[in-house]
Amino acid sequence: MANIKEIARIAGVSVTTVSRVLNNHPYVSKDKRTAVLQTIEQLNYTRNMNAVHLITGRTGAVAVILPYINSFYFSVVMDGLAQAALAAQYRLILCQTNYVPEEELKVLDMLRNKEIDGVIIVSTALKPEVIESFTIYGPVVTCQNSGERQFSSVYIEHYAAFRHGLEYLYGKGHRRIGYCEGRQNGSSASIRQNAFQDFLAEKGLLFDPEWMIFDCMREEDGAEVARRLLDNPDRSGRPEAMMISGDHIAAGLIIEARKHGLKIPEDLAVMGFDNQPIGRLLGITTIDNQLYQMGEAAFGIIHEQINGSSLPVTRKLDYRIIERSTV
Amino acid sequence: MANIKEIARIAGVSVTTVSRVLNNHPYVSKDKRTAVLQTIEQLNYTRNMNAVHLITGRTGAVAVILPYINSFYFSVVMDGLAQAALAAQYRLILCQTNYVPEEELKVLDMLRNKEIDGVIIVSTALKPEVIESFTIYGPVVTCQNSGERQFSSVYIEHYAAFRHGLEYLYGKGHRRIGYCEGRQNGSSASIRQNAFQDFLAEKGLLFDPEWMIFDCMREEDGAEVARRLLDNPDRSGRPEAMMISGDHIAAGLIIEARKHGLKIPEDLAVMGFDNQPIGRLLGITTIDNQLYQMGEAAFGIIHEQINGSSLPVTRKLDYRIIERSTV
DNA sequence: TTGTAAGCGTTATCAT
DNA sequence: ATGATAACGCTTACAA
Repeated sequence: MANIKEIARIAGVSVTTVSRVLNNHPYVSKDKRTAVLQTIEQLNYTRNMNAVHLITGRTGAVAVILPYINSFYFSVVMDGLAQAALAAQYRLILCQTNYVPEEELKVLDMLRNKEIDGVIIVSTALKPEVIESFTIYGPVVTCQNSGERQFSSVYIEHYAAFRHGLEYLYGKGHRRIGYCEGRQNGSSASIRQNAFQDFLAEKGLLFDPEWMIFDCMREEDGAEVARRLLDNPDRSGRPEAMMISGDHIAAGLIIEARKHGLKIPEDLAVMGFDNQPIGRLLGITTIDNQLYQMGEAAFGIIHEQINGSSLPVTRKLDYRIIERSTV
Repeated sequence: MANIKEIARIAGVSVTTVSRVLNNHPYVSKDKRTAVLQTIEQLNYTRNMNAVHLITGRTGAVAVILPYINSFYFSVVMDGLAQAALAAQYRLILCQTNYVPEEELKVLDMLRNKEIDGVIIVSTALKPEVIESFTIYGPVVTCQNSGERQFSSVYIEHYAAFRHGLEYLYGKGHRRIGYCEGRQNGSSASIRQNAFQDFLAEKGLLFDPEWMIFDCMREEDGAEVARRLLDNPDRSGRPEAMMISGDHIAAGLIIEARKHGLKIPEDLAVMGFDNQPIGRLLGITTIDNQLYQMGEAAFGIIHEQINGSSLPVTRKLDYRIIERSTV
């Protein structure tokens, strides 16, 4: 494969001149420029980017850490990231880590290795202090509140958003409230759990551990919850309302509940989370949490940080309740 | 930042020895090895991978071309790819191209540039001959039948699968059959369209262009189709059955149709495609097309090709009809 | 405007 | 078992 030296030789110029042409630098005469371009064309030459990366210390690539791509939440964030990266001519390395800390550390090591210019952490099993310890090697942006830690983040206030949703249910007269969540130990999941428990405590509402259900990942899990709740024939032994993390779970619950003749919201009110298309279809009242914008913003921040500004940035995104017909 | 030379100097050995330790080569005495490892630890050293990439001509990265990640189809394929890549210690560069040919060409150019070791094309706007022209730079695998073209592919037979589904509807006695599709010009979409039209022609069934509906991307589009069909008050002016590409579209159609009092499948039979969780939830009869396996297989092939075997490979995946309750 | 030459940080080759 | 030294292919002072 041809290299810059060969181009220089054949075009009858120096390698510097070829490099200048390659990088659109000024101070190249028209003659030489066309000579170089012609030779490049003739030999079907392209730069070996690894050499460029080595000498410049940059790669134009950013790694994205997330547990699994095949979920509404993460694929929307990824969409936002990808569109922003495309516009900025950056490459995104998708690192699906299944929340395995060793794999996540390998990705952060790529920053030390100079394989990438920055890391975006959408969701992680790593502790903030571990993440912070890698910021000396390059910019890191997380999609969870970094608190006092010295790295950038863009986030939605899950605590406030969730409480807001619960207030909404409360305002509609509901007092016996249940709660569905995905992984119990997800970092935003535990924030939501706190919001839920704090809310019940403050309002003096009944807290029934049976009504707090974890590991709801798929539509079918929501249906399972409906069946479990309906096992109790006594209506007053069931919640009047459910706060559900993930509209697809809410959809599963609603569809199964209706199969059993329950009226939504009369017999059971349902509040979703994430504002997914399926929620719109079923008329689920939900909380929009700007996932696409989160991806866009995260990339925007890392892009700024790569190009100089080294102070950690924190960006808080809005959420809003979308009133439909299930509450 | 420390480099290999400095490690060598401080550990009192040559750079070659350090390199040997780094790469777990034999023929290094225990003493020197520990000396090197200690110095590495002390100076918190890691290799600059760009130098490694330059000299070895490999990067351990593979690019993935797809139009948008935020869809069931692509995120499941991506999941399969990502799990396989993780297991093989490879990096995946996610190139969301929106079907813009220029962007897709840029990705293929990364192969010329030596930035990546291979390209996996899940779906593209590029013509097969264009893709073929890049195979001289490195392995390329597509998720569409490559036909006679000289590059590898792993695919499901959309034509056969779709016809099989249509036969199934026919077998259940349905004669007036409609069809919903995503982008009209997607490569597998046009194969499915051919299957549909060929089937109607061969069976001598009525072909009503009004019953062939494109651009159904989201759940809500399915609902819109239901409303459009119901506009016709004359039952015999409506299809008896719909073949629908994408269970989420089928879900939208079914939910909306039921709202209007239609019984599924009595008043309208619905056959889905993709075997999505929402289809399971709603009991949609559908066709499973092994998307996760497709991703896994695509990575497996590119991995083989990168490590030697240069003959194009073609792998055909099975599909199967999942009988539920909407037909 | 152009060219020479010194890096960038590795691995590979070939001695010893 | 170990080490000099030559690549790898580019950018960038610095000189002219």
